[in-house]
Amino acid sequence: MSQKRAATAEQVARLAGVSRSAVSRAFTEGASISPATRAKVSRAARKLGYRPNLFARSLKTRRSNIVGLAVTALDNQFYPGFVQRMSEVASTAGYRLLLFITHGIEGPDPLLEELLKYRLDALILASSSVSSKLAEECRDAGVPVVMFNNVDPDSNITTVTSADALGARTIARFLMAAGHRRFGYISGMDADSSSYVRGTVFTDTLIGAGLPAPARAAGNFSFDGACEATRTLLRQPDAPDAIFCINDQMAFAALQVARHEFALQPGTDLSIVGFDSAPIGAWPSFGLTSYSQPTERLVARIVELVSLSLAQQLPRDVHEVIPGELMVRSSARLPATGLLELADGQRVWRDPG
Amino acid sequence: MSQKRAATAEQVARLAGVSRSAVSRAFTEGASISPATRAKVSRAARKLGYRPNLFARSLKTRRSNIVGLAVTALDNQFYPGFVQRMSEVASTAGYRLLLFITHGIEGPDPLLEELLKYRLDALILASSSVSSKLAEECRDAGVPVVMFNNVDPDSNITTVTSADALGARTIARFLMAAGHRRFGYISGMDADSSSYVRGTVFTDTLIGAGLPAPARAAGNFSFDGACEATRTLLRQPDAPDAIFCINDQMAFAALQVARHEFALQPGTDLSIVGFDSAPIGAWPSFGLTSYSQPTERLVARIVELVSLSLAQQLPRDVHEVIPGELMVRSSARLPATGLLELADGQRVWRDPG
DNA sequence: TTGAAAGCGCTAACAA
DNA sequence: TTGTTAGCGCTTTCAA
Repeated sequence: MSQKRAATAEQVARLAGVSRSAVSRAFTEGASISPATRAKVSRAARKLGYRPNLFARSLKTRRSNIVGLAVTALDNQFYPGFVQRMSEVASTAGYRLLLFITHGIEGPDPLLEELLKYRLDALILASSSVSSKLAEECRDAGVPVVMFNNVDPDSNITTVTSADALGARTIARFLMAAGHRRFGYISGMDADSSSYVRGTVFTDTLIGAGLPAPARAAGNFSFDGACEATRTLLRQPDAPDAIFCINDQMAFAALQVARHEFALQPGTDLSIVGFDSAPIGAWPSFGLTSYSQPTERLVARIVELVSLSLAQQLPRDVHEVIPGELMVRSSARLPATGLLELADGQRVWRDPG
Repeated sequence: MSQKRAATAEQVARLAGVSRSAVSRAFTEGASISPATRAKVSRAARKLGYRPNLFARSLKTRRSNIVGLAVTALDNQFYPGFVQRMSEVASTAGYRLLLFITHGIEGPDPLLEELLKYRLDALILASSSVSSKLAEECRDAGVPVVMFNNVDPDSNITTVTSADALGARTIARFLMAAGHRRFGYISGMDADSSSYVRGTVFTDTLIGAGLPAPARAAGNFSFDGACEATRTLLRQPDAPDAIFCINDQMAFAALQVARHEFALQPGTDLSIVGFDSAPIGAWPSFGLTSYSQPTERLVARIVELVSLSLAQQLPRDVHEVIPGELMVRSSARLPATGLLELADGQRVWRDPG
């Protein structure tokens, strides 16, 4: 029974008493075919349980309707929502997602070597471990590529990024406005462009305001790494009372270490701010103040750019930056001004300066 | 430039001065080809950036090396880890994952209608919104199907499930052993077989021990629904002091409502137990005691069954049940006996009875 | 070990 | 509107 091979257009054609092309047309949107023929074909197809073989079709049409999506670890709380949204939007646009979960470590991932073997319609690279070299190779092989949160100044791959610089600057100003003077930050990995920009701009903004550079500890994007980084920061003689974590995942770690190991109350004794605004940050246990990466807009724009590429209508050198908002919750002290309540009841901070 | 079409075996053959078959053989494991020819082909292939077109290959070999994976929402903390592990194991076994994120609501999902159009090597259905009818249709079309945590007694689809009954019974006994007498539980949706079994067995175990049936509130698998359910439970005149949540996602909700809205300290004032042992349950903010779904074993077994099916070596009526452990953390009171420390330092409870 | 040739299931240009 | 025909890029007998 499981031996049975799927029905082919040929078989349907024979049963319906028409040609193979008629069958093809019956399953093609807007093809010229008479209602009568279509009905005959439909009946035969239903009887045989026929479905067009999309891989065979792609051979001819050069469209697989499959888009590759490469992401790093799904254990970063930001990504599950991103992938889910991507799946929704992509499928609305008629695409399926072929999932590649990369190691997250540097160097060539054997998985990614496989990428080109599938004639994917496009490639969405949301993994910092993917080199722009690989991306260029794909693009030059004719596969449209969009990279997310990964810009390489030496490359002209199409990119969509969150407003890393604006976000980091906003956070620095927010913390200064709340009266903080002793800063620390937990970095990811400098090879990751978003992480690098966030850290650098945060530092520069403080220095630019005449403050000393923040203490830096490397969390390397991992929860455990961030726990250790937080300990390092808080054990210092003149420990910071304001900590910026380059992403929410590490902010969750910092929040908990501060609370449970140092008996510090975030939002009162010290301020912790993240970057992502991952959904669980809104849970009462965290109340994490965080600069948002607006998943919906990001995904919408990424898919839009993919569509444009597919239609050969994308100019070169598109580097889109999507701004977020500083979502104000309870993990950081509040400045006297700049607070705003949005229509949906969420609070944000916008630099009044 | 992005117009360029990918190189074909034909072009490689011409450049290398060999036949198309030689090229094919150069890229086929264990084909009979001389080292000299292979070298010539490799050189030409590298020069042209040639990669075999896997879709074209699949037409002939009837193997796409693509497995479909359908899951419901990724916002349930259990699933990201499951999908990630699945991706790792599948890719080790040479498969890519085509991702289908289903609505989670009943009724035919248009996405799933597409399933059969891709000649997937197999289908892994980890979504309770997928009917076993659809699963049977796929299987009868020759696509091996494995369903996860979704058993339909009227169907003989291959299934892998967590030990829902054993887990629920263990939790009931654990709570009784800790001295609880007033129970409540938060259900998912009865259409979901795992949810139904967990709730029913929990209830039956208590009744079987001569205790009154637990109060039940429907959380419908959503965080907000579980918050509301918890409020309902805790507002009762004789509120339960032991709450079993059918999954961790809802337990996180219960934990936070108890703590922040009712000023109850989980583990002391009341006990909350979940089911999944999702990674963040181990975070200090939660310390959620929970019966584990052992992701690694589950995934390993699922992929194993898929492989057996592919090799036509799978008997009918395989219904595998994979036991977990009751991971003891701080959200529930401890019984006097039955506690065990595992080699990795984690604590579990096993029924001493 | 190699090449020629047939064909996997489909679409699309062309002719009728 | 319909059928015929020629491929899409690959693998795989079959002979050489």
